[in-house]
Amino acid sequence: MAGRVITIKDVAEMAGVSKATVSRVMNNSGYVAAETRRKIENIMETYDYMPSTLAVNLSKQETKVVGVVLPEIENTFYSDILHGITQVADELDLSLVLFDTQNNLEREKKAFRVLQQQKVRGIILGPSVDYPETEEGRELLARLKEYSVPIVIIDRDFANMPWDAVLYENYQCSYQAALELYKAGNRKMAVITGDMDMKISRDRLEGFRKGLEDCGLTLQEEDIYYGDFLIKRSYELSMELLSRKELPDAVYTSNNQTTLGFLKAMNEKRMVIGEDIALMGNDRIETLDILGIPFSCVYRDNYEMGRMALRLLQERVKHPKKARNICMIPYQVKLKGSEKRKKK
Amino acid sequence: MAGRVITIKDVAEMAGVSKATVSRVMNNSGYVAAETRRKIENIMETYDYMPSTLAVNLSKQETKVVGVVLPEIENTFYSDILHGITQVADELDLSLVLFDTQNNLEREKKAFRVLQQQKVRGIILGPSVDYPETEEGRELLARLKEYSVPIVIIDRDFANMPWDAVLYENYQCSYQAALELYKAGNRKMAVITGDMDMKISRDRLEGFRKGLEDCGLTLQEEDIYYGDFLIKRSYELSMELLSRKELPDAVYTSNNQTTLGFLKAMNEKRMVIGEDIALMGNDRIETLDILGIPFSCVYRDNYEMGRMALRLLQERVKHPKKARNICMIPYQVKLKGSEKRKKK
DNA sequence: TTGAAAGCGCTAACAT
DNA sequence: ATGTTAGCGCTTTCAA
Repeated sequence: MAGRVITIKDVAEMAGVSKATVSRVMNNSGYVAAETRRKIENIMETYDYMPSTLAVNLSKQETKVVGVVLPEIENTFYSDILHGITQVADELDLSLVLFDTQNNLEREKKAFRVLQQQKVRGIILGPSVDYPETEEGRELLARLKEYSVPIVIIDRDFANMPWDAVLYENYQCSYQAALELYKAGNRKMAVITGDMDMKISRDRLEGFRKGLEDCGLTLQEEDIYYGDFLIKRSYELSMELLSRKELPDAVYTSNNQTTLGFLKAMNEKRMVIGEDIALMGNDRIETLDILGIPFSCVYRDNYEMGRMALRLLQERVKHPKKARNICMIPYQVKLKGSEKRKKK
Repeated sequence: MAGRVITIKDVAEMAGVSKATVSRVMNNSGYVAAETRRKIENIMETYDYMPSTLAVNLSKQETKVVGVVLPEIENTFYSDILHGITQVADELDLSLVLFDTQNNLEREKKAFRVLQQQKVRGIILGPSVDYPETEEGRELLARLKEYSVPIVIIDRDFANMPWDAVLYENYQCSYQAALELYKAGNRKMAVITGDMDMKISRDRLEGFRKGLEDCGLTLQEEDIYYGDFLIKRSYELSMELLSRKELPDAVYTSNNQTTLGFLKAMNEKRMVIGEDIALMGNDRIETLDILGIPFSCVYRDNYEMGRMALRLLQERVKHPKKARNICMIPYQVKLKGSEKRKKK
């Protein structure tokens, strides 16, 4: 590390060989006499020689870099995914270039531009929006499709999504959520949804609705609170919901943020989960488990989602022509206090 | 994006000029006739030309990349910091290469090696260990000191730390924590510490001890539970603590993980914060606020820590010779339910 | 105002 | 088994 940086040329000169030979020992390519190899390796060792990634990249016209584009890393859902990605990246000796788009399409575009210029191996993308929903989104989608770099989509599926992906059975798990609430004795249910501009939100709502129907119930329009996956909006809606004369037996929240928004309202109303009302959420919230709060949920292993995403990408890089891979992460159910409320 | 990738050479030929001229219009360097410029810009636009970052980097012998090396991004403390970093990176048009070392020195070394080969602008580092504490750590520290790339340390200060840094007044805030607990009527205090191999842990313990002393109290050795900043160990220690015949009035936990470990034990023991025992922690835990759990803490703004770190780095890049910058993030105090317990 | 040419540090095809 | 040479796509003197 000390002193000037040594280049391949320096090593070659010191060893009295050509750059090509040095290159050969570095890459284990072609023939090199055992003795020559040892001499060169010695010199590299002594001077702590490190080949310039910049030069290697340009020369090979490829990098060992994967782009990671996520919509909100401060959300534990995504930071757990990112954690999974970093672990596999370490195993595969890949570097990660990270972009946090904050659900902003412009920033997502910028991320793609930068990554494209860098010749990354591939991109793991948690889309900021449901592309087919807006003109701008469709435009970006069209460009991305032309783009030859492998892409793996995380979590946010959308209509006619063309890439490999790691997804979650939103419809089925919501269906299951409805069944579980019913089995626990609840009859009147309400939902706080995510952004209806996203397929995953619609899937969750429809799955839940269908679940209720198959239990002989009907989800009333006035029991649907249309949110946006964010805590603030969910809190507002929950305050409304909790102000009704007639409370529902149970509430189904669409992700960790909507759940937290609901809990915030519950706290403000001095109401207690599992007593005044039952709660079933999407996503686990570790802190609630730790506190022993009676909170039921359907969820998946986010860390594993991240790991899987990078594995799929790797797979795609190796076999560009293979059929498309959609990995459905299994959902799990955790039940706690979802029985029909005891107080009236 | 479609079709083949266009290079500077192609643009030059199409415009009937030399590569140098094209380069000039891209970089706004040197003179270019207005008309020539327009023609070239037109062509770039039409063919969606994007200069290859790989080539630019090699040619300029520099990148627009910052390395981010963090010990545990799945911890909200670090993901909030990372969030701050990503925002400033976007503002400054820098790319981030992320490494999650999982508190593993070997992985930290590997991260440095990779970053060094990439000629990054600088590195933001949350050290995995307290370097001066181990032989290996001292070795790495020595190498890093020779290393000419700017480094900014986040959070984990250590003895004779030589770089710019964004830190936190561990001693003072712990001192304050002790005072607040005392003011709230508590007299018998216990502490669950972090890893004593880290200066920040020692500072927190000593600050707390001094705070108590200045209140005329003495922190007994049997009231100190030596943990490691992780939830698991804290939980075990807390179970021990809560099994004592004589409970302390209040407990001071050293970070968000130790706090959670303590809460887990409380839950298991069916004890209630603020009733059976008062709790004062380091770091906020948003979920607890939302739930209205009476949890006091001293904390800082992690997002701002991240922003500040990248700003310091930028500053250093611009002024390599300037005096060292240590930014002390102010701590804040949130009080809730830290009064001496009501039950006996 | 523009072009020619060397160079950034490495790889890889082709010779020897 | 090793060297020569021509790139990779850009920047940057130096000339013109």
